[in-house]
Amino acid sequence: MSTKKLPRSIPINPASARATIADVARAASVSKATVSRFLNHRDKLLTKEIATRVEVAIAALSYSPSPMAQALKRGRSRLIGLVVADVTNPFSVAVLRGAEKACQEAGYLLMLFNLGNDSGREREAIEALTAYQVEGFILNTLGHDAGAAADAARHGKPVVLVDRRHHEMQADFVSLDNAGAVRLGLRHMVEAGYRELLFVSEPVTDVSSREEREAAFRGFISEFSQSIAGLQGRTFESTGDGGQAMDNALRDLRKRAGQRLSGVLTSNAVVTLRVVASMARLGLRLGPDVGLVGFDDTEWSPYVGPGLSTIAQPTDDLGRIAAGCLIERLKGLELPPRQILLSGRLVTRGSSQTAVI
Amino acid sequence: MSTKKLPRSIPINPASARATIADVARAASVSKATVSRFLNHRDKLLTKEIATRVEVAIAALSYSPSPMAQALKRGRSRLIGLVVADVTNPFSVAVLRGAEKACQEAGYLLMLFNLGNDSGREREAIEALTAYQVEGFILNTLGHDAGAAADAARHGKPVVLVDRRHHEMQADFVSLDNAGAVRLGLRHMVEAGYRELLFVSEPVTDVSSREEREAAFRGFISEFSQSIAGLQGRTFESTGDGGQAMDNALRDLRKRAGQRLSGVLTSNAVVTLRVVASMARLGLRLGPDVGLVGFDDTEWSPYVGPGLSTIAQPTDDLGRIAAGCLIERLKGLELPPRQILLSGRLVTRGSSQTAVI
DNA sequence: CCATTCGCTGAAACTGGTTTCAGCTCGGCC
DNA sequence: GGCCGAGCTGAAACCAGTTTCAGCGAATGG
Repeated sequence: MSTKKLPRSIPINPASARATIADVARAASVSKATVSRFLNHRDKLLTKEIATRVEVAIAALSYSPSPMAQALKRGRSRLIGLVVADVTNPFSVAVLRGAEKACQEAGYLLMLFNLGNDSGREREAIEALTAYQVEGFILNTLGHDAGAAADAARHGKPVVLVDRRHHEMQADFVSLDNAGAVRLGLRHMVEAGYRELLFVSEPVTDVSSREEREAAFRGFISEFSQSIAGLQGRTFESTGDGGQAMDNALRDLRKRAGQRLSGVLTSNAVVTLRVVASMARLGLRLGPDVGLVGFDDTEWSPYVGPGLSTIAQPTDDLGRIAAGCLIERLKGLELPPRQILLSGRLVTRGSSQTAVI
Repeated sequence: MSTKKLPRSIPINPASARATIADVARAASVSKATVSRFLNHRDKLLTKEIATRVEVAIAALSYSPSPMAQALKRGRSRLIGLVVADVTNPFSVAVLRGAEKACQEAGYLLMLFNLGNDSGREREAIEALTAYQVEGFILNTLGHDAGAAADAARHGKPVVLVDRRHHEMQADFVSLDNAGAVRLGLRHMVEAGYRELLFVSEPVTDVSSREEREAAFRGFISEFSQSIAGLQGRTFESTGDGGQAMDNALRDLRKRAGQRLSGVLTSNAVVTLRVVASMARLGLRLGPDVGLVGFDDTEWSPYVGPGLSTIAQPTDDLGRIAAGCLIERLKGLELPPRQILLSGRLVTRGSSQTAVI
């Protein structure tokens, strides 16, 4: 008793489900094509009378097209993929915030993928995001696997790199002017009287922003070690183990300094806290005993010890501009890859004052 | 010279584009249906011989199905929508982190929508996310617009509320045990000797976690004001303007306290910093002059002043469990709405010590 | 030995849109 | 009046999958 295949022509779908373009077409007694044209071309090609009929139907059914279906046909999804090295890093979050805002304003939605500092998942992230047809990428990744990012570019999707550059790869790059920022910090420390300096960073390997900051540190020291009496500097990589190594590094620093004042420049907020912790363990005072200037001005910087002197990054702008670059590309802008460097701002507080107030 | 409509039967697509199911079917000399069955049912229904042929073809073309197309047909997208009141709030970020992890492990991707503390956009967020066919929601929203969330539920999508409850709405709810946590903090403050207490919170209206904490505070005070000599308490809402109001509140607190010790309990990290800032302006010492215990144990808590005593929330677990609940529902679990409360942990530091060490 | 059932496969319909192409109507022009 | 082109609309193909349904061969049952 097989029921004959019904033409199934008019599947009036229940009010519960979202209205589809077919529903609208039926309601306006036009074809799907016409409705689609109304939505996409609007002005051209449509009789006023039909246009209003469609408009009314759309309003009546409170119809809005399915981005999924659109993505499928057009290949464009109004989605942007954001890959972040580590969401717990305040810098990443700040960038995220700025990017998210800019994207929303431009009608894009963000798909987030967090690497949790696991570089192995970089390729995974990009593949997952590509599968969802994201139109472009904002990458703030570890950079160990430059190939993964290159993949994305090869798929023809625009890519913007934030904070971490992949040298092999031609893509827009948005970042702090690290060299300038380091000079800003160091000049301040020298003026404040610190002479034996230590640059503390997370492991530098392959993370361009760390490399650049370290290089700028070394550059500054070698440039001025002649002209500024007693100026010396070393670097130290902190891994975040128990803190033993950090403690030793600080002790060494003080020993080397002798009569001179010793100061530390840290490469991000995470390391800053490690230094602060270590100083607390060693019973050293921030400022008089060891000066401290750190990258990233956080909301808590003013209240740690005598206040932490910092180099503030325009994180919100970085995120906004990164998203902006990407969106320009998506709109069809053809340009050789750009580098956009924003400058940091020095915020001086007690941790770089030699005298206790 | 109209070219006859070609059958266009075998559009061999260039290697550049991702392989489609049709490509695989052709390569294995089977139909699309068979490939689809291989992917979705695998074991049932397929000859070993054909199965391996398909398997080989898939491997050869490194094919992976388009989630977009799958979503369109199945109505399921393997996407979860996360709406966050404010990404700058460390609590939100921590939850985000936990949720993201759990989702990834279950093969879901997160679509993020940040409200930026703008309650008006709650409905917008849910609509945008619904349009992308997210399968469910994790909401950590302002709650002003409970209707929006209810919308989602009405669409039949499961919803999990984190930290902020919408009373009207039947949904899983994951949160800190606020009442218990407040008691934990207050008991400690009383034991430490503080008697004139102040609860400082962001505006309480409609945010359930704030309401609950405030209620617990009042409850504790009225419960013990008889038995504990001199115990008194008030509440204060901080809006984050210049800080005048905050300063005055602290001055009043000290005045009311007289000979007794005064202490502050803050409802989250943001307010904690406001209190710390205000104390700095007033030249008060954390601990001896005014005791402080605050919700949210952040990485910087140990280093602000003499160290901040805090009530640590298991943020990572909150996020993980929220995502877990959602995923269970998506797998078809039918259950009345659950409430999952996790308890806080008290971390005592200098800010709740009356004596300077 | 034929009928039924079962297991497996492929053609085609369907998801919700966009786009191509063909057709229809009307106007202008010769 | 007939022809041509322009303007507007609809039918159908298409995106990349899933699912239904029908068909086919083999196996089983009577």
